[in-house]
Amino acid sequence: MARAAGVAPSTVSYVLSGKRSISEETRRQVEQSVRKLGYHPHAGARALASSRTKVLALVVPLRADLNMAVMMQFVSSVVTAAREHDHDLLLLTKDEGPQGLRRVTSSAIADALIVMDVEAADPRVPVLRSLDRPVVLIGAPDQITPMGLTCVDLDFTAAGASCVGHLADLGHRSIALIGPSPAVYKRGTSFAGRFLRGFTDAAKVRGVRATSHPCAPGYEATRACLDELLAEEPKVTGLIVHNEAVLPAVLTELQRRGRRMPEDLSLIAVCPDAMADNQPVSLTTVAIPATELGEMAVEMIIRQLEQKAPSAPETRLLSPRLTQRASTAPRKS
Amino acid sequence: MARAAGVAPSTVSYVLSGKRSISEETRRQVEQSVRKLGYHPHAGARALASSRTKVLALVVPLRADLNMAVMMQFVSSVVTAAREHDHDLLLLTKDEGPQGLRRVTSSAIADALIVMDVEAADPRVPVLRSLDRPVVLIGAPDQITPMGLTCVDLDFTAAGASCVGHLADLGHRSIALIGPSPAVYKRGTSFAGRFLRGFTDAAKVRGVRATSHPCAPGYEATRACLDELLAEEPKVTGLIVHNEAVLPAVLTELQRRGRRMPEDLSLIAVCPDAMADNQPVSLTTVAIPATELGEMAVEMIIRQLEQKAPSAPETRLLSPRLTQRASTAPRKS
DNA sequence: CTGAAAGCGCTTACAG
DNA sequence: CTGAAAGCGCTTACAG
Repeated sequence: MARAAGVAPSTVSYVLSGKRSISEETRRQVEQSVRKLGYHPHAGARALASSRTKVLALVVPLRADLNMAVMMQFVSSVVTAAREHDHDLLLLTKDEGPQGLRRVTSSAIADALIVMDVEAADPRVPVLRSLDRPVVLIGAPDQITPMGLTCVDLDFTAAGASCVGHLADLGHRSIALIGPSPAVYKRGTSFAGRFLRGFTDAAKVRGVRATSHPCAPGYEATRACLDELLAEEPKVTGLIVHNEAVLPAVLTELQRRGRRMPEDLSLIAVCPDAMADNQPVSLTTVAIPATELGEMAVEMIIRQLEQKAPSAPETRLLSPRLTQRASTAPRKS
Repeated sequence: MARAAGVAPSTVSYVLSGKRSISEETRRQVEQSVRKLGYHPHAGARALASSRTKVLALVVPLRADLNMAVMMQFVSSVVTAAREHDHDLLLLTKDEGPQGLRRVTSSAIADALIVMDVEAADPRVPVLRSLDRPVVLIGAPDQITPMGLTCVDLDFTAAGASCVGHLADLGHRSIALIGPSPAVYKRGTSFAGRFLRGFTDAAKVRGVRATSHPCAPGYEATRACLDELLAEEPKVTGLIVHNEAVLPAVLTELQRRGRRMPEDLSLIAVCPDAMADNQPVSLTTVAIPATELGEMAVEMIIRQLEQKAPSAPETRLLSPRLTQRASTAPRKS
């Protein structure tokens, strides 16, 4: 390559990296040869010499109880954002555990880590903290920031409160939450707990009756959950569904039971907006901003990589956005 | 590392790779130091010296008209299988196009490529063929094998035929297919066309009436599609849904219109079996074996990497598996 | 059974 | 503004 352009290898390197000024002429010379030969520097050699791989690692959970479609939205937006910043994306699974994280960083496969689905008491947290590479969590575990990790997430507490606020404003006095699978709460996946807390606290403040119903995946579980919920007195007139996997089943069952939306029941779905499109009714939603979160995570990581000094850990919580559509209405008194 | 174990660097390398015999004693010595120091060889250095990265690249489509949940199943199984074979997975998107493939291979970021969603006249095909690295396609484009690429896929032609066969055996004489979005056919994504061909040909052979209804995503499109389909004469009594995204909407709409399953209408869903679980009725399915396909792709790639001589391209088509459940029954005469 | 040495293809101080 | 040289951390013939 260097000889094709009639310059020294170092010059090629400098042209490509822009790390020092180059005369118009040699730059053109080099760029032309690069194009002609379809030259791409050897990634391993570059990594070895520069200690930079230009690879980001994303650790995803592969859990049946988390929604695959939502996961894929995160993955999509992270890989797209990474490429926009001239980085590649390595995919890791949660199954690799703490040692997987060590492997990837200590063998210099990736420069930084984006980690999803961190649980309370997650054994990966201490490792992540000791890694000495930029780390951003998507999803904020309770109490992580003081422990020194950077997170981005939807403000699920505010999201829970905002749902309650909307329903209360519409006059609903008895509301219910269909939440994620019990297994999700049990693992201490904090988004579930935070949403629930926001929901509960806001209900107390607004003086409305509020019950919570975690729901396992599968149609049977959904039906059972609705049985329980609809039997309550006073009658539930406001429903929040914070569980993408069972949302279609909930809608189908409500219809089968003759509960009309919004006449008999107002419903808010907490899910990516794209998902609301496939539903029979235009749903009032609190959006899960998967795409923005993925982009933000990448941008924060890239910024950390650009500055040599490790930046102070921060937590960025996106404010929830509630969009009213046809599935919520004032309570019929 | 080498000094910690009191041996030469080359010895460490040989212990780790197993490429030559080592005395019990030095092996133990080395292994112990490896554990103690948490040593992992530098991936870039290894790649540079050995021309092997131990990284597989997976190229996924990020298209709204392909089902995200199904995509994620493929991704999951590929990454899991790759790790089982001691390889990492780099994720690329279709958006990167032909030059993305060149970039990844010519900069030696990955050893081999697994590519999804290859279309008719896909500009990536000639590039893929010229790449001189193992390539496996998930999803067999028509006419690709003679062009020299290895593929794995479900035998969609047989799948279409098998659906028709099942319904015809049950006595249905007028059947319909709700297929993927028109955009999918237009792109020449071959699974859609192959399924349709199997469906059409088998219907001809069995002498049943058969119509095809591509369906765009979204509830409105689904409703329109059903309007058209249910207006047909003679009345459709057998329905095949080969479109995961609209399946829940189809079921909801059928119920809303008072069409009972299987009394009024027998329905077969073509989708991953996991997806059938979340539906109100236990559905007769032809499974899309995403997990198996991903595993097979990885195994074929790994095998190609192990043998130095490039192996002859082959196409492996999995036979469809139809599982009868509660949504299909003999036609009420 | 093991080691010394060359070399993989870059980047980056060091010189000029 | 540019080049020669060292060095990144491995692997793999080459010797013994």
